[in-house]
Amino acid sequence: MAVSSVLPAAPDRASRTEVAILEATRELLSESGVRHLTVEKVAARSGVAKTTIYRRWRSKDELALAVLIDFVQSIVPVARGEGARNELVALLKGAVNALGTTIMGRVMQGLVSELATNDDLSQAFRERVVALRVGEVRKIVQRGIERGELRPDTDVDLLHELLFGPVYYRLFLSGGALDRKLAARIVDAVLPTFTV
Amino acid sequence: MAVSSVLPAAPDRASRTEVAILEATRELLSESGVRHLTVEKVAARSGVAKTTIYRRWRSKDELALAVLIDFVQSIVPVARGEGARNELVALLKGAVNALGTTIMGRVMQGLVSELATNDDLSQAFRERVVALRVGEVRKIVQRGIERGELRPDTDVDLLHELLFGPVYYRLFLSGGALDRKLAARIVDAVLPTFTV
DNA sequence: CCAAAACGCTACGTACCGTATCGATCGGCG
DNA sequence: CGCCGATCGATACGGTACGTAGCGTTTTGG
Repeated sequence: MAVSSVLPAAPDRASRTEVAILEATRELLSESGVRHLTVEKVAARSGVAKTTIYRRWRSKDELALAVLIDFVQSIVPVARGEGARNELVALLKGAVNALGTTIMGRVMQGLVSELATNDDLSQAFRERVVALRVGEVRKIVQRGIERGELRPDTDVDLLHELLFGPVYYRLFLSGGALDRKLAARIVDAVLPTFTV
Repeated sequence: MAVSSVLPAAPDRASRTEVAILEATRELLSESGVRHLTVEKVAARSGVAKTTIYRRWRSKDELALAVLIDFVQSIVPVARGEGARNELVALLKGAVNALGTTIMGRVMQGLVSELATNDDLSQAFRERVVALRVGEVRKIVQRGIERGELRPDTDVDLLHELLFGPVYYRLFLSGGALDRKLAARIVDAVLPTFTV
């Protein structure tokens, strides 16, 4: 039988350890943020010795970075839809949903302060999250321009900030809900400026 | 001579103590951010006993928030200008400038994670910072509607999020510069949707 | 089966937290 | 002027978490 190719193979100890540490870190981050994250709690939660964690990551900042990278892997590309408006709504809806209904929102809340003082962390976030989303917006805009929907001089970077900024503003500061209507409302408020 | 009405009167001990603490906190915040702020460093820098600090603020987060609120209150008032567009640009420019050129940006970066998990802190921030700015936007919008510039059904809360969201997005995540042109670019990108 | 690698466990020294205690200092008030 | 309450400085303390070191134990792979 091809079981070993269908089910994940029994992981070796090193892999099990790493998975357990990252999983415990995710849980603790979503519960109380990076501020209250401690290596000793991660050790207790994961059933791993504290020293084992320090053998893999030099500090809890690098551990948080690993969790962030893990999240990025699960970010899905955007489906091609009927019109730039709907495509942008779908893209933004994905972000709103991820931040509002998964622990990614809590993790982001916990990590954001670290991004300010940790250059490695902020660089990784910009390269693997921000750049990714700017790229998606760029693809959508390009198609919108070709279809004659959007203005050829559309500023992709600015549009990206106008779309995602309010989402994170709610998550971090204003405390507003990340509900299903938010994405469409933001897109419909911003897009007319860039429409032909 | 009217010296006592020109120069500040000699403050009593309580006032001197509080000023020294807040000043030392400001200095330390601007040097290394909230992340590396410790009560014991504030005590050493200000020449005040650690216990004296704890008699006034229950934690270093409340201390940092006190400094933040101090800044916000000296920034918010908006001049009445010629047209909603210019008034909004002025308002947003004030925020951009404060976040970009003073320690307020650093303080915000350090506090934002705590805002997610500390209810007292987030409530205080929403009441004393967010609500203040929403109110300013509301005043401007009201005048804009009366002058026939803006649509009567303008969503003030949404407009506020669309304006300030991208600013904080740069500060927290994208790492973009908080330059002088940013405020006008955001306003000009968002406002057409709400213009008659 | 046996070395090498990875891990668990315990024990440090350091830093900072937040609190308690007590003597010293300041400030208003008779 | 002198007193008394309020405030402050100094010190000590228990507690948490950091990051490192030493050593015995388990797992892995040749």
